Amino acid sequence: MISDVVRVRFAPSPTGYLHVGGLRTALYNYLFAKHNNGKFVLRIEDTDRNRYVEGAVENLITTMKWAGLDYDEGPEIGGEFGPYFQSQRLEIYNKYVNELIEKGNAYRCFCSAERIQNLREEQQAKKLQAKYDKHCLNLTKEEIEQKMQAGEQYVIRLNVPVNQRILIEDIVRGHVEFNSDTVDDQILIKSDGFPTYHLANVVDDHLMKITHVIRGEEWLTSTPKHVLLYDFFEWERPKFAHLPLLLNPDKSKLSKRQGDVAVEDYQKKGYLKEALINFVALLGWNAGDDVEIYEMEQLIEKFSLERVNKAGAVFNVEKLDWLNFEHLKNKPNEDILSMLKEELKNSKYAEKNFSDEYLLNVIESMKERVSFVKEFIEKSFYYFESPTEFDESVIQKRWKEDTPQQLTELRSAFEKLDNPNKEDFENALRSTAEKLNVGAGKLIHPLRLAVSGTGQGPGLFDLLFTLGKEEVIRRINTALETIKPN
RNA sequence: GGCGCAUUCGUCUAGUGGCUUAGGACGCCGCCCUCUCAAGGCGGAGAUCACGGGUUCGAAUCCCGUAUGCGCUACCA
Repeated sequence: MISDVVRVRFAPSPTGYLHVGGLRTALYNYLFAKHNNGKFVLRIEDTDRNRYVEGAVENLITTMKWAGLDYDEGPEIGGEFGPYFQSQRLEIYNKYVNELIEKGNAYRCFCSAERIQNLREEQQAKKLQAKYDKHCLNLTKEEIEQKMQAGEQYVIRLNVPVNQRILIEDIVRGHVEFNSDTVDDQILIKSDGFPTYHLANVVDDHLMKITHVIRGEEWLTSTPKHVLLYDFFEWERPKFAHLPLLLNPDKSKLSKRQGDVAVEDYQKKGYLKEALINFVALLGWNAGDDVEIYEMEQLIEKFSLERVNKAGAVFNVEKLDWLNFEHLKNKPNEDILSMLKEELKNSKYAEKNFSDEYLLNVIESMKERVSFVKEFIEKSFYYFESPTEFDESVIQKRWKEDTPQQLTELRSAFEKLDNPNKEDFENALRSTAEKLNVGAGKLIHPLRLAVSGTGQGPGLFDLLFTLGKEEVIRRINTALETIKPN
């Protein structure tokens, strides 16, 4: 046993932002750890100095925190298996790779980039698999010694055995078999002294006592290299689970070209973390029942790797929108209030002041009509400013010849009200309708148009109550002056 | 090209040999409710389970092949 508790890791390379595919991988790791009372480790795979991006790690951490994926060990918080940045673990990789060299499982390669390039072209011309020809494996100790003395640059390669079956047991895919002849003598240590992913991830996973390697399917074909390394070191292999890829609508691997891929893009668009997590959880996994709406706790309770799908999943934004609507609806109005206030601050109504009570009424009346917090402002702008235009098609349909006169009558009825509540408005309207001998609809629709400028929205009496008597009368007057009957 | 993985409604999926005239969800359409729009309720269209062979009394489910898609094939991760 590697460890008596489940230990998993999310090991991104800091290339700038957290990809939604990465979010899903991180989530599955997190869920698996939490479900099994295990530990979730964050490890930064920053061994490629050419791809270093300023601020990427901070950004990654911020995004993970936003999503609620708290890790037990990793950058900022540390842990007993640190450091958690691979760039700070160089001596460790060195020590282990030397062990491999001594055992003959790895060797120094002094080949020039040109020779490798030519080799590859030759192989491609013959339609052969492109792989290193073990040329430097034939170097004698003395030759190696001499080249090193001369300061020649070299890399360290994995000495892959010839014609050997490599069997891998994957939790989501079952048995997968490779022949070692299809595996290249992978570079373990680059000429700059940094390890490649393959060496670093194996050494670290072992040292950090990782029990389950849960990662994207793009790693499946390099797993033989990793497995070989575990065997050479005589280390127990962790269990592997390779997750299906997230796809564009055209089924290619999810990419920037065809939409947003950064978690922060969705965050900026106003998606709730609950919705994004819920959505991404269901992309490649389901509990076997018909439940679609999940909170994090329920995901933790129900998640298992055995129920992860094999095939890639298209990232379909329509369903995400629906989930956002559902999760927004499930939120207490008080929570939405603070989000709405934030949204208002960044809107053209930033200068205006609205009481919490007023906004809470807005929220209650619009909750079932919006999918995003910003839509409270966009869809029911009339709560934040008087309408200046009136929907032409609604005028056509609802504003009749006798409407002005009827609304005038209604206005007088409203004027008599004292601090009216919802019911008072309704009673006043209905009795006016009766008095005028018309159906209530004859007043309701034009009145909605008059106070909101549109033909849709919350129940009229909720609207009137929230707006208040004075404002309602003001708006009726404006409408009466502006709208010409047709 | 080589190697690997995958393939059920447009999309996410249920299904692990008989319970399936293949179930649910999103989206779409219709009806009901109704002061509008939503929400909600009800219903509909939508999958010859990629294709072809087997195995079996019986296959979406097991096996083989083909096709297609995707991934990997870097001194990237």
